Amino acid sequence: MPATETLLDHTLIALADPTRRAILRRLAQGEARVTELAAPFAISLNSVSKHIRLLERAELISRRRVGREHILSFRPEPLRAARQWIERQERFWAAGLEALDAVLTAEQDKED
Amino acid sequence: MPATETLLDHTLIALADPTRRAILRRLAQGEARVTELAAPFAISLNSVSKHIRLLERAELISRRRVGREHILSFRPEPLRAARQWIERQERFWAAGLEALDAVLTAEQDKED
DNA sequence: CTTATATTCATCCTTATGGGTGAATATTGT
DNA sequence: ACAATATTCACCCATAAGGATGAATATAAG
Repeated sequence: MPATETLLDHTLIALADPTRRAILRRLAQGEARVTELAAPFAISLNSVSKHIRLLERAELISRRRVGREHILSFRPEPLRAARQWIERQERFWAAGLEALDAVLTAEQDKED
Repeated sequence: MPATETLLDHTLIALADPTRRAILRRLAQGEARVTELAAPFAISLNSVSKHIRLLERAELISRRRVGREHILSFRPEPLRAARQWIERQERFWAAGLEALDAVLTAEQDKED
C-alpha cells in the first residue's frame, strides 16, 4: 500500500469484505440508517460504523444527517470504475487468445 | 473475515493491491516467469513471490513448472464472478431509481 | 430537566498484508 | 564437482483490518 492510495484501491478494499458487500447490497436498494444496516449482523454496532467509514472512503456510499440519524445512500460511480478495470483485463485476455489462435491457424495452413 | 473465506473474497482481496493488479494486467497478455513479473517493480523478488501466492489463492493465475522456472498464466473465471457481483448491484440500483421515478410520475399525474 | 436513542470516539486485542533479509532447494551450465 | 540462476522458505518488522468494550456527543421525547 503505497502512500498514494487511489480511489480504485479504496473501492476494491471496500468490496473485499463480505460484511461490507452485504451492506452495499442493502443500500443499492434504498437508503438506510446505521442501526438498520447493523441489524442483520452479529457484530457490534461499532464495527458496522467502521465498515461504513471504509465504504465512505471508497465513495461507495454517502451520508446525510437528519437529526440524530445518519442516513446512508449508495453511490454507483466507483463500482462502474472497478467493473471497467475488470472488463479491460478480460478483453486483453480474449484478444491474446485470438492472436494465439491466428498464429496456430497460420502454422496449420503452412503444414497443409 | 469469517473462518470461511469465499473465492470471491479472495478475488477481491487479490485485486485490492496495485502491485497485484499490475501483475495481473501483465499476465492477461501472456504467460511470464516470476523474475519477469518482478522486473518492473522496485520491491524484492520475494515480495513479488508473495503477491503471486495471493493471486493463486484467488485462482486468478495458475503455475506450471518448467525446470527451475515457474511459468504463471492468467485465469479469467474469478474476474467474471467479481464483475457479475458488481453488475448485479448496479442493476439493483438502477431498478430502484426506475421504481422511484414511477412513483414520482404517478404522484405528478394525480396532481394534474 | 431527565431519560432514552443514535452514532461516533478512544482504546485494546488479534490477525493478515506488504515489505525486507538470509538461507535453503532445485535445476542448469561449465 | 562447482558455480550460477530461479524460486521459495523461515523469520522479522510495521501498519491496517476487523472486532470488542466503555465513554462521549447529539438529539429526541416525556
